[in-house]
Amino acid sequence: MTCKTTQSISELIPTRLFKALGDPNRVSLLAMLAECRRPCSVSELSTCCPVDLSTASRHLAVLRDAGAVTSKKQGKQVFYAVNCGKLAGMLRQLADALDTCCPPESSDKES
Amino acid sequence: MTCKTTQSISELIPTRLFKALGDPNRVSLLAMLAECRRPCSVSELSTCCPVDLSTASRHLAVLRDAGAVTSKKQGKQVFYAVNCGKLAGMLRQLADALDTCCPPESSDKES
DNA sequence: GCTACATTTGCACCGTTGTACAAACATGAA
DNA sequence: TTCATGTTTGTACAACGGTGCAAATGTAGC
Repeated sequence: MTCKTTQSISELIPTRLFKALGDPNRVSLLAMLAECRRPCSVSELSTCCPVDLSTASRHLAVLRDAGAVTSKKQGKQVFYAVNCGKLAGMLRQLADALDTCCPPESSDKES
Repeated sequence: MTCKTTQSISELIPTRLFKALGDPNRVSLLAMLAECRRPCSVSELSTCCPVDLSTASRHLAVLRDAGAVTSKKQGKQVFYAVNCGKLAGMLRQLADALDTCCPPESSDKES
C-alpha cells in the first residue's frame, strides 16, 4: 500500500523545532517544564541549567518561536507551558509517515 | 494516572538526533531516503540537495552517527537506509511521555 | 602494477549560535 | 514618582557548523 499521508517526510520535519530541541540546555528547560506539569516562570526554569538567566530567557524564546512552548505574561512574570498537544501530534504524524514509507527490511518481505 | 515511563523527558530527547534533523539539507537527504523506500548510494542521495557530494557525505555521516540512518558498504558504493523502526519508536515514546506528563489544559479536565 | 570510479577526509573560510554581562524595559508596590 | 523585581535586549566574544575544493582512501577491473 502506498503512503496514506499527503505530506512528504520533509514537510513533516519542522527544521526549526528540531533545531530548537538540539540544544541540551533547551531540552533541560523543556523537560523541567513538562515534568512540573504546570506553567513555570523564567526565573524558576532557569534553575534547571547552569546558564545565566538572560540565556535561559533566550532559550525559552527559541522554544516558543519553534512552537514547542507557549508563553503568557502575568504581572511581572512570564509563564511558559509546554505545547503538548502540538508536539505529541507532530511526533506521531512523523512516526506514522516513517512507518508507512519504510517497509520493514529485516523481517516479512512480501515477495 | 502517573507517568508510566521510567525515563525523564530529557532522556527521551536525543539531542544528537534532533540536532541532526535540524538542518534542511539533512532533512532532504533523509526524506529522499525514506521516500525511495530502498537503500540509496551517496551519489544518488546527493542529487536531492544543492551541495557538494562531499558535503552530502558528511551530512549522511552525521545522520548515521545520530542513529537516523544505517550504512552498508557494497563494493565501491555505500548504501544508506533509514532507521525506521528506531526513529518511529523513539518519536512515539517521546509523544507518549509528553501526553502522560502534560495534562490537557484546554479540554477534558478529569475533575 | 595501473586506471577508473565512489566515498571520505583535510583544510580553510565564514556565517551562525550559545554565552555572560550590563543596560534597558515592564510591572507592581510604596 | 521612586523603588524593587522579573524579563528582555544590546553587545562582544569564543566555539561550532555548513560549505567547497582538493587530496586521500577504498575498491573493482584491466
